[in-house]
Amino acid sequence: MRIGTLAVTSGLSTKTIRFYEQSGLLPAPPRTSGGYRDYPEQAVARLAFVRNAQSAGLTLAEISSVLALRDGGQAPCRHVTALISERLTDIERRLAEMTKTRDALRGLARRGAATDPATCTENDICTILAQTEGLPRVARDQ
Amino acid sequence: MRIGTLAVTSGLSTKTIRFYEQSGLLPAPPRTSGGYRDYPEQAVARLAFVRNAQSAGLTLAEISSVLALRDGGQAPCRHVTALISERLTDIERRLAEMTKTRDALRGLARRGAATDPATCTENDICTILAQTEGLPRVARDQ
DNA sequence: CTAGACCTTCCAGCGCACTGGAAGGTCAAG
DNA sequence: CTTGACCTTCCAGTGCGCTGGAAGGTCTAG
Repeated sequence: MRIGTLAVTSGLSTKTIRFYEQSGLLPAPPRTSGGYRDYPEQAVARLAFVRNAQSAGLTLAEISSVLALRDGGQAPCRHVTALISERLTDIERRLAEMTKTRDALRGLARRGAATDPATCTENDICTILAQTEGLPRVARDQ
Repeated sequence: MRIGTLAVTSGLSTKTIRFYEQSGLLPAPPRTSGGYRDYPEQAVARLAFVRNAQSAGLTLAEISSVLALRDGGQAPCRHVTALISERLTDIERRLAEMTKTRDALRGLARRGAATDPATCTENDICTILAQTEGLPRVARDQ
């Protein structure tokens, strides 16, 4: 199977697949006489596993470490459960922070709706946003 | 006030303050005869505002846009409420995603605790992580 | 006069997971 | 034989919010 086919069946881009190979997530496949990568069926499962592990919040580096154990013939169970509990702790902390931020934002939204622009003076820049003390700096993405 | 003093009173690093100036968040202050930045008291409030707005989940670019309005003499209320409601929508979506991921991770943790390493075969790589279908790719940070 | 605390600019890098683009090679259909 | 889809490598850039470091200038205390 060539890289384009693997890309379509796995739902990843060819760029990403080559990147995963370079990152040690996907073993370098044999090449055709023309130099094209020629993947075994297995590769589809391997990529699916990477995606699953990513959905569980593992970084590519962590996934790499799991795969390295497996490829070395060891069952990575203990390692995996440790990673999972780390992720769990992490996500619970972040959920708590974000919930706080959400509540604060709701307060700000309410305040904004009730604000008369005329009461806004220059020196506090924006009364709506003026006090938001002590909140965690919020995570951003996509 | 020199940059080091401003750094201490605002709780930011001098690097960050210069970076904010370069990003248009903090106006370039006058200089002393020796070429040192000489900040007015106001700068403290301005930086506090930036931090507050950041806690509300606004990006530096968004904060810039609020400050630009204010500096242009307009009350940025309408703009600010729009940004807040965007952030709110965003954070609610992310909370929902992360809650799903957390639940999935809890399931995985339970599964992991109940897994006999011997049942793990090579071709599924790791039975604990094997099915995690349909979860959002989770956001990561600090 | 010197040490050293503080300041200046400029350029570069981090982390993470990709993504874009250039320059060129391969292969099957028409 | 040409077209064009697909592949190769390599290098560089994205976003975001900083952070690090080098090379040098300024100011104050002793």
